[in-house]
Amino acid sequence: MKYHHGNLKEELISSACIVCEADGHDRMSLRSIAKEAKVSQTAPYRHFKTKESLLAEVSSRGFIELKEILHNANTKKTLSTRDKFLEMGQAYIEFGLSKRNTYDLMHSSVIDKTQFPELLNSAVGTFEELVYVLAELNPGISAKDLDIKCIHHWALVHGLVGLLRNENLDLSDVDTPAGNAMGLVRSDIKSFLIAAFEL
Amino acid sequence: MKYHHGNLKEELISSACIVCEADGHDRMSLRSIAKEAKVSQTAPYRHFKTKESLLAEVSSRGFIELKEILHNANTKKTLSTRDKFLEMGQAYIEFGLSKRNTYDLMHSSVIDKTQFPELLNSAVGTFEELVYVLAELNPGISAKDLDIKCIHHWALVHGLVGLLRNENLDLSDVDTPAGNAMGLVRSDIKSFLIAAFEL
DNA sequence: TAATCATGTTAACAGTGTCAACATAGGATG
DNA sequence: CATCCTATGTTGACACTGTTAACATGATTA
Repeated sequence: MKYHHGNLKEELISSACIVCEADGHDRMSLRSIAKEAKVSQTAPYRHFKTKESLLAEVSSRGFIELKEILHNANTKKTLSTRDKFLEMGQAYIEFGLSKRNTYDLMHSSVIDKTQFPELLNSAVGTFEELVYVLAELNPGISAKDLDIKCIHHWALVHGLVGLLRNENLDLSDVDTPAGNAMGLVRSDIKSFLIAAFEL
Repeated sequence: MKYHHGNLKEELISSACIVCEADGHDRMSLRSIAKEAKVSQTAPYRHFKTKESLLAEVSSRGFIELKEILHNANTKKTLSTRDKFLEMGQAYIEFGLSKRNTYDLMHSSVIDKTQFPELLNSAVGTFEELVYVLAELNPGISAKDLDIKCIHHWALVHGLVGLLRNENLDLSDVDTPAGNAMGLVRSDIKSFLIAAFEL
């Protein structure tokens, strides 16, 4: 039996990523993932100052993964700029819906992001991916207008994820205006984006 | 000393509302608010089956308050329909920014909203307030298009709240595209809304 | 008056993040 | 090679959490 694990930090992070997505970050305990790594309950403290800092790592990886997904959508060579943009929008929303709990963590306030520069970089990096397409889609636009356009579009998809994820309104089979409309939008995200962005 | 409190349920709820907004729902403990009400730590269980059900009550009140705020903005008689709509948008965003933690709770997944019908009603009610203005602003629109328009606009303000609240990107004094744009938008929400909605 | 029942209490359980004190092993230094 | 240092692990403990079971009280009602 080896006293030292050898690769504990990495194993804790990847384990935390899985548990966070499966159960939600608030239901993840340091002790449980320590046990999963067959290590004592305080071993994680040799690698992470607090539980929050482990979560910051998970969140950061979420942003990096999202950035990659957006980048992939944005570099599908067969697509026009407009279609690449739509592809990105849909990819973003699908990430938010499928990696639900991770997305939650990424936008959660349990992590004081100002204290984790690496996390901050990842988050800003994701934003930049959006800047690229929109610049291509709006040639000659001023830097200021471009930034504002980014916020507009990001806010829309981000907000849509929030609404679609939210069971209070996803009552597709219940006869409420909200529920009906949600079901409609969810079933055809791209059409919604086209209408919303007037493309 | 009176053995029975007399008004415990109501006091627990209003206390929970305050603590949730002050500290965030995840940092609120049942025990602490029980102590605050000078009552034993298990007394709340006579009125709430779980902590979650108390939080559901808090969330529900948040939606009701938000609905009222929106309704007030929508019934300022001196304003045109367009301006009432803008007023609502700004009011919504300001609620999300000022009642930050409550807004968090309202859109949090710690509460399984399908199990709290009252909460669900409150949430849907908030949506309806938006339906009213948009119907007035778009006479002759079909029911389906109206609903989709509601989602579009709600998603935008909801998403904007999320981005503006999120410290990862609110780096107004840091020289990043994201940070700069966020500062710009925050400083003049109505102009942003006018541009985004093309009003 | 007597009994019921909503509403309170106390004691306890299993779980949490976190810290202090101690143990080990592997690499650096003599 | 022997020694020490330091990174990394362990054990034990503390204060806190949500929650349940068993018991106490007192207001309503038969």
